[in-house]
Amino acid sequence: MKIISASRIIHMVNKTHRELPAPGSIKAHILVAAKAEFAQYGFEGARMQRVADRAALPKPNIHYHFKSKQQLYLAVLERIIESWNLAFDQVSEASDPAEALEAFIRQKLRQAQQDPAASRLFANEMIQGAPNLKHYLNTSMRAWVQDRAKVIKQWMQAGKIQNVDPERLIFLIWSATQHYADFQVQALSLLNRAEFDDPVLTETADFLVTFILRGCGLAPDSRTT
Amino acid sequence: MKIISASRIIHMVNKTHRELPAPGSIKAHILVAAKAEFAQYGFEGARMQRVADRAALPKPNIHYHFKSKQQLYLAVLERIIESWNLAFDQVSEASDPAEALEAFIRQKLRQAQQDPAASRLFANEMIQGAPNLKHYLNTSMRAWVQDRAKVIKQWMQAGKIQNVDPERLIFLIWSATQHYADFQVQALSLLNRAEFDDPVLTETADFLVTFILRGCGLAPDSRTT
DNA sequence: AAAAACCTTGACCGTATGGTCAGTAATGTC
DNA sequence: GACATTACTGACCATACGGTCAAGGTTTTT
Repeated sequence: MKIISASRIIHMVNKTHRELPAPGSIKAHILVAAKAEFAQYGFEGARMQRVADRAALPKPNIHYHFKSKQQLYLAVLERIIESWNLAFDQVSEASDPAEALEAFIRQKLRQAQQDPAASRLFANEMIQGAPNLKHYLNTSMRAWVQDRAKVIKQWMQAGKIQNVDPERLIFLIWSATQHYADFQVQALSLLNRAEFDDPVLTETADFLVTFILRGCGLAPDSRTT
Repeated sequence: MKIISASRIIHMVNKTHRELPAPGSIKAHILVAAKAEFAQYGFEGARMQRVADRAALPKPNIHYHFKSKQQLYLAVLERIIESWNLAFDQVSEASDPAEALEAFIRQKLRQAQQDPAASRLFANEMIQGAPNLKHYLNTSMRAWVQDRAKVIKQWMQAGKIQNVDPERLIFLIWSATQHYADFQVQALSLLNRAEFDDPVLTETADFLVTFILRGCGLAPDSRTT
């Protein structure tokens, strides 16, 4: 894997005629590089020099925009959580369980495919015991899960789906989808595929939707009627 | 979390009367410390000094038994794979699908509870793209999975279980169980529990068994008859 | 066009890192 | 008990690390 990938935009910057890099775009550019580095090596294993190389910038440049490794890491983390929060869908008791669950699974899997680095960085943070996300876990994340859990419980009471522990169901969907990002090499080896492309995504999503819906007592047939 | 945990055995060693630490037991002791360190920080993030502290030994001692960080890491990895291979159960077409799957799920979950460090170290290795396990993934692991997949396919042909992609089913079981080790903080926060103790293990195992068996078209009721 | 603000950079700093080494102690073997 | 072997350790080394700085550009504001 090539780490140093010359960023044309950035290199042209030096040639007096800047491609007007919208305010903050260099910061965004650094954050992308940092996300990849932190995702692969974790906080302690990440190297500021490698972040700089990935961004095709001199190292002090990174420190100009983010005063420390820690602050850079937190900025990356915050950005990920933010983007995940945006994707939090609205589900209510009135929603069709099968449709809602299917949408949730497909969305999570697409996230795993499109930004595996984000998923891996989060995984690293969890593995270390969430030193920087304890608060998030115990507030926003918990609240969100409890909200969905409440809806799932209502579905159960209405007899729309089988009795299942809602929190564990959500956790299972997370694990089953995120694993395709975090353990991508393993998945690809096991499925004998070269990359996590759209066909693999579709097949995987179809499998997961069918399997999990059936686990919830929602036979796929009953959905087409 | 305390990193330095004085090992009584090791400290007594200096007091002329060695507790005859069976040949290789110091190596084993170091490997345990190293496993925890590598699991938490990954290879690049791990520090030899911290391994030494965890083992309550001077750093050069570690280098005496393992000539480099890389070699120590490989020794730990090898040990984990070995222990996982030992746990590879025997399943045949004649086995009862429900029983076999249940045993598999419970065993994997117990592993996650009893040695989360092993699971996390493996996760770190996967996240980095398995630089040291590519070969293992493409040989033993793949062979093992294909073996089980074959049995599952036979079950399907015999109408014993629903049609499901066997490889993806195995991957899902791995993800659903391993996640309780790797994302333990998240799971505990979400379930509002303090630790991953036996009650949590049992509840989780019961949930997973029921859910996954139902996903395979094996209603839990049909098993008691 | 001058001033202010912002951005970029090569050279550098103190410290932490993986690893070494010479010397010492304990143990095994005859 | 002598001697080789194995095990341990304080002090040390070269390098890599996160981070700084002064000097010089570039852009924006007035």
